[in-house]
Amino acid sequence: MASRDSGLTTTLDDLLMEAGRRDAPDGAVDELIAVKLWQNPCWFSFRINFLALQFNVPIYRWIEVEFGLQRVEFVVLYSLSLKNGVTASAICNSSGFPRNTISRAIQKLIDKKIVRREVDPNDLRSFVLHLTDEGRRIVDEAMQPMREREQLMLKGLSPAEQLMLSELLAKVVADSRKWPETWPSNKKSSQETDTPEEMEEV
Amino acid sequence: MASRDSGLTTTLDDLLMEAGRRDAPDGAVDELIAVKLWQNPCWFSFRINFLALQFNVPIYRWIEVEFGLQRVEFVVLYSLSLKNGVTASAICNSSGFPRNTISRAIQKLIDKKIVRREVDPNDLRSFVLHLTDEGRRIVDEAMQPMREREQLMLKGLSPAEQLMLSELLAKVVADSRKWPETWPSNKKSSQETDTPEEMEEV
DNA sequence: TAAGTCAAGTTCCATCCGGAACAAATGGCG
DNA sequence: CGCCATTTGTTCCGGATGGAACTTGACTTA
Repeated sequence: MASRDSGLTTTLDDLLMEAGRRDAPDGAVDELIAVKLWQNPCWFSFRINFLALQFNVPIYRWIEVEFGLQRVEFVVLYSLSLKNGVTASAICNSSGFPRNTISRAIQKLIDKKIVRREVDPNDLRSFVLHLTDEGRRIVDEAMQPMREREQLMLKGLSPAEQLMLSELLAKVVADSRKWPETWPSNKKSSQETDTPEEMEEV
Repeated sequence: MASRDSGLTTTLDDLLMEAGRRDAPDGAVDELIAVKLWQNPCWFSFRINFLALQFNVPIYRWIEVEFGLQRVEFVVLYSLSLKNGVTASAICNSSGFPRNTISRAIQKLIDKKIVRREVDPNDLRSFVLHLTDEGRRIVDEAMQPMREREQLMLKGLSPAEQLMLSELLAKVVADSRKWPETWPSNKKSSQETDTPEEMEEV
């Protein structure tokens, strides 16, 4: 608590929260959005979430109508396009969807002949996944609109600012090993257990 | 297309994509995550989505077990805590959940006596929402862990860097009016229609 | 090699979710 | 005023989602 200053003092938290407010043209954003932007103690999570959805919603809707793939399926596809021959569990870890959801998506993709699956000779429990030509075609075709959407969203920043933003975000992501996945960690209840799991993203 | 350079040239896209790679300590992140971080044409959407989930998953799980509220319900609650007396549709617009999902959440919150609803005398279709004392108590109690989680995630950045990040993100969000919600906008098909809707966030 | 533990994927099932259709109120506009 | 388009919120319903239990294989230890 205690971030709302009573008088004229301005704390770091206030600075962070209200950053960029002066630059905003006019009634640039909706009323409640403005409040969530500039009078929100959790400024970081709001901005991150808001921007994620500004990307996800139109893109995944388009992918759905264009290729008949739902989000999880495309996440698998995209992961494979970045690194061929990964396993389902690796996709879970990097994408954060639960095991069963990824498993279902992979099966659908196999049925659609978009990915191919081979038993990993080193570990008979797991499978190694590969894109088929069709899968590669789809990802290639989807890539351009995705990049365009990103670039549209970043158009308000200069190249130097984009570079700065990229570096800062990468720095935060690279730090992610340090955050515990259960929260809050030091809780009143004596639950020392650790049941991690889950996430989600592109 | 055409961002992968064949020779020694380095494009702006490459710079943006690989930003912060040198700073990464060692095997700081998982293999596939590293690829998605630094060899990903859609670097922005990955980082944004990844960070959003690093915040959302532990926080909303905790809120679920602590208060018995699911994500959408808490989003409504949180919106009201930032601005009292808003309508369901305003919450939709700023949070991006579809109408029916918000509607259900509000009804659950009313049943639980966490929010209160009054007919808007100016518009008999809509309702004005208010937190009850219980609702206020819950938000107050949840705020601290949320802020702590944010601060933990940003701990790797100096205050100056945090301020920079805040400003850059705010700048992008404030620009959001300009992105069309249907994508791609100039498509081969002659669908000039406009059926927007949807989003999602904290 | 047998037992115990852990990891990879799958299946089950109750719940959640969101698109679409709907009812009711409002706001033009001639 | 009467008509039509728009907006607000709710209901319906099929499909998606994820927690938990389960199967199978691998690794450890004795």
